[in-house]
Amino acid sequence: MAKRRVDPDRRDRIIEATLDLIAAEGVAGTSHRKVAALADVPLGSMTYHFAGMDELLHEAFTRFATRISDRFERRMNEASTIEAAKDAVVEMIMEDTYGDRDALVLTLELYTLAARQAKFRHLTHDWMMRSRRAFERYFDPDVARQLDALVEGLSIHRAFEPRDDDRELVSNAVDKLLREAPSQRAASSPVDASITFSDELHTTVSMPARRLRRSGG
Amino acid sequence: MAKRRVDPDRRDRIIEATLDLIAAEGVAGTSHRKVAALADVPLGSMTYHFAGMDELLHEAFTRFATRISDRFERRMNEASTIEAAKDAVVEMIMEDTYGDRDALVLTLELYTLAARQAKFRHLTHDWMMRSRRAFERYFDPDVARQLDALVEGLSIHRAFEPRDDDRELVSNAVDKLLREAPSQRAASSPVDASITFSDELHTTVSMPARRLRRSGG
DNA sequence: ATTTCTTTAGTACAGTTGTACACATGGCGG
DNA sequence: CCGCCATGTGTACAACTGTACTAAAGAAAT
Repeated sequence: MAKRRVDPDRRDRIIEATLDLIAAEGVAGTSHRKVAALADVPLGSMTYHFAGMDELLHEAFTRFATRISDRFERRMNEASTIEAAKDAVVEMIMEDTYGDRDALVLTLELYTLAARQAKFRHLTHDWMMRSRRAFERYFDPDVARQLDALVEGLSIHRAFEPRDDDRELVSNAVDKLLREAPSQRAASSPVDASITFSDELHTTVSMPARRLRRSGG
Repeated sequence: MAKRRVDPDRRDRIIEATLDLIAAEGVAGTSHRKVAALADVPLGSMTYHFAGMDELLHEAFTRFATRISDRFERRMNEASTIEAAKDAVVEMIMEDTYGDRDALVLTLELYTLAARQAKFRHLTHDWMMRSRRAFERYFDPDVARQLDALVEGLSIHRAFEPRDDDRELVSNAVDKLLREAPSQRAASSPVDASITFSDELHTTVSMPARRLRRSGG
């Protein structure tokens, strides 16, 4: 393979390789060397483009969460009626939810990381909020929250015990949650517009890590 | 500290220390050496009592899942009416669900491990089944499954966004799932009695690992 | 053309890991 | 009492880790 002297996609390729590796071997089994091998870059590129393992993980998970959220929002927005939205929810639980086994693993890995290290918690939080907002396009905020939880639970449980004949059960559960909105509580806090991932708050875009280290600021 | 020549609780202490360590630093950060230090046993004891890291993890998670399931079952069984059972469900979601942050982390770690390695999957599966059976004591099997998923989802989401003012929302969700049983589907598969953890299928009790290695049988 | 700087590459280092194994120790059956 | 053997211990080893650092190589600017 020819030497590529300038390779603008390097960073991207590294991030993608990282996600693949985490899906395959978990955060635990992910190392600079393995990622480098998978992305076909020398080991040195790792520390050049990313200040450390944590930054790499953070960026990889940001990309993953954004990707899933985008897909989720797109699907919800495609529906034009409440009935269509409801069908979309059932469909997502049934067919994939997290896309595939890789996505489930990545999701669980991210949750675990967030549960342990506060540093990663905002990623999970933003992600949760985005899907809830998507639900709120059609449903009452409280119902959106209930629905979000149901989707989460059913998806995880279905992943460990896949069944293809339980569409009725899933659909029925969604129906019941939608049937009537909670009456005692008013629709609280009519949130302000869209929430974007707070990516820009952290060691921002494509400023190579080494230069930062060298010049000291 | 005096040398203990015979220490019958060693294995137990090691397993407990392993759980503590996983909760604190994750499966990734768990090593023979750290566990040994925490349990106050020499490094050699690790390989003497357990054939390898996987066996240690497996036994630790078996104990954890059993403990959670026991608690869960006990709580459900304490209820004598459906109403009480429903209250118990709400209570569990609200107050702890997984007991504490440690338990949540352990749960997520186990899920992740199971999602990746088939070897650990039966643990998660048995666990899920036990809690579902507990629900089935009071509720229709399908509803039990829906409820189980709701509890899972709400617990996880609440862990990342703790609120104390959402009891009404939680209670309302449970109510809705209970309100009416699914009509089209008959109550399927009236499962046979209790399911116990299949612990005995794997490298059974307290036969020291080294002897197995040595004598080769 | 020569200097300046970003990017790429290779390698070295100190630390940690899982596991094996040789040795010590004491309880117990004979 | 002896000797066997389950149990407990310390250490060594090879493999792997994250990260830093020296060079080189080309791009951009002068």
